[in-house]
Amino acid sequence: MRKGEETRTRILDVAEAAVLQKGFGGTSIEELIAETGITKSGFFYHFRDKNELAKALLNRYIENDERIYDEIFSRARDLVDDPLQSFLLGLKLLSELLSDLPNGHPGCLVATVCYYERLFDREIQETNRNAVLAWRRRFGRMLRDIMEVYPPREPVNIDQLADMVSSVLEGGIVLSKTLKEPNTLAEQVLMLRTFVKMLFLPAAEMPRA
Amino acid sequence: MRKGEETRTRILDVAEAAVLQKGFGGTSIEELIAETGITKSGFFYHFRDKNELAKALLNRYIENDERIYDEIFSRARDLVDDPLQSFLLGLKLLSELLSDLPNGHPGCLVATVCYYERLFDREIQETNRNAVLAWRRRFGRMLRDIMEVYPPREPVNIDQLADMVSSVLEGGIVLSKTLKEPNTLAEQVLMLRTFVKMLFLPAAEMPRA
DNA sequence: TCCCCTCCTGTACCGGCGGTACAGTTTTGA
DNA sequence: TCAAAACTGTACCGCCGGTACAGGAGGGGA
Repeated sequence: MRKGEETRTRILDVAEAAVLQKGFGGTSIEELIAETGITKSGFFYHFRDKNELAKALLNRYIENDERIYDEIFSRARDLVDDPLQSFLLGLKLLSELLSDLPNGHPGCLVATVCYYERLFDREIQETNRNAVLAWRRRFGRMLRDIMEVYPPREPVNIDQLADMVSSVLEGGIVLSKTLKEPNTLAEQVLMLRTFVKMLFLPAAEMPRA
Repeated sequence: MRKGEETRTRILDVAEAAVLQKGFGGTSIEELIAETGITKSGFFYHFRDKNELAKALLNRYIENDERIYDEIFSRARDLVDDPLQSFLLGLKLLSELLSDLPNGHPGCLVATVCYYERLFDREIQETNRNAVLAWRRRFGRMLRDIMEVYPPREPVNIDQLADMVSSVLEGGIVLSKTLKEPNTLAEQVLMLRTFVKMLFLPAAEMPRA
């Protein structure tokens, strides 16, 4: 009962790394069982088929992703009271976390699934959609708190601004991976931070350099 | 000789649509030949293997992409002289072009290849890398022209700012596709436009509302 | 102690797919 | 008209996803 979970986790670990490098179609079950040291029957004992594996993989990825954001932004809230300063600190912490990844960001499963839509069932696509909507709600909540204190310099739609955070993260990952420049992603997050800062911080409180 | 090119193009058209929906691994050669009405031998007459197909697909996609940016931003330069206003107009035109796509953006092959890195040879990865670097140079050139006239409100690295354009486009595509909200991508481009505008336009020339 | 449930292994098999080989046929442009 | 270009047809290989099913190790509870 404990043992089963452990094997399952090991399969998911190996599968996640492989899928992020080669996509779902490029990852064979045979290579997964070779690397985990399990038999084919063993694999199918844990996952009915590849779709089931994808589902488990995506759910685990999203949960972990949410946990990381929870930690970062709740830590930022603990350190400073002001909603704007707290959000800016959160982005700073996020960028530091990303630039500390030894081999750069491995890739986002949400993006992988997005580029594989037709291969999976509706449930997976719905899960993926909800993950992005959760990001929108999360960042939207924080931005609305900021808006109550700081009037934006330009009129902006909060949901669209919240989506901008997700966009820059997803796009930054693609750029970082493609360029093989691990730091690009962290830099993009800091650039977004500059945007948010400029949008909400009154000119008087904004020193040059 | 003319006929050959035509068939080749038809294969590439079908393949591009399929790959953007299901990824390379999820697209079978058999389905491509079924849809183009060609035989398997016919297919392999045009492309030695799947890697060769991917190479042709990516090169064609990048060329087309560059052509579109050339058109949009040269048209923007024709319409207004000021480098900042011209760039802002270009982003507006781009966002309009994107929101006019009937079924939303079909996806970016550069991102697809990026999430498939280990499946292709070095040449394809290098092509992909160069495509992103070309974007950086393109937007960087325009931003440098702006910088010569308008001092930025905040100190920013031009290459990183140029990358921000690519990030928002790539990320916006992922969001748009995942959410099945075709308009999200165009909105993200406009949000980026707001950022650029705020960064370079002097406060005096920036009316509220 | 026995038994049952979880967690696997082993073996055999199927059909689809990427890819090869190669001979033959039609189409087309100079 | 003739050669090259652009295919078709057929046969075959090995890998992979997936199915089916029998059986076994090991631990925990009655």
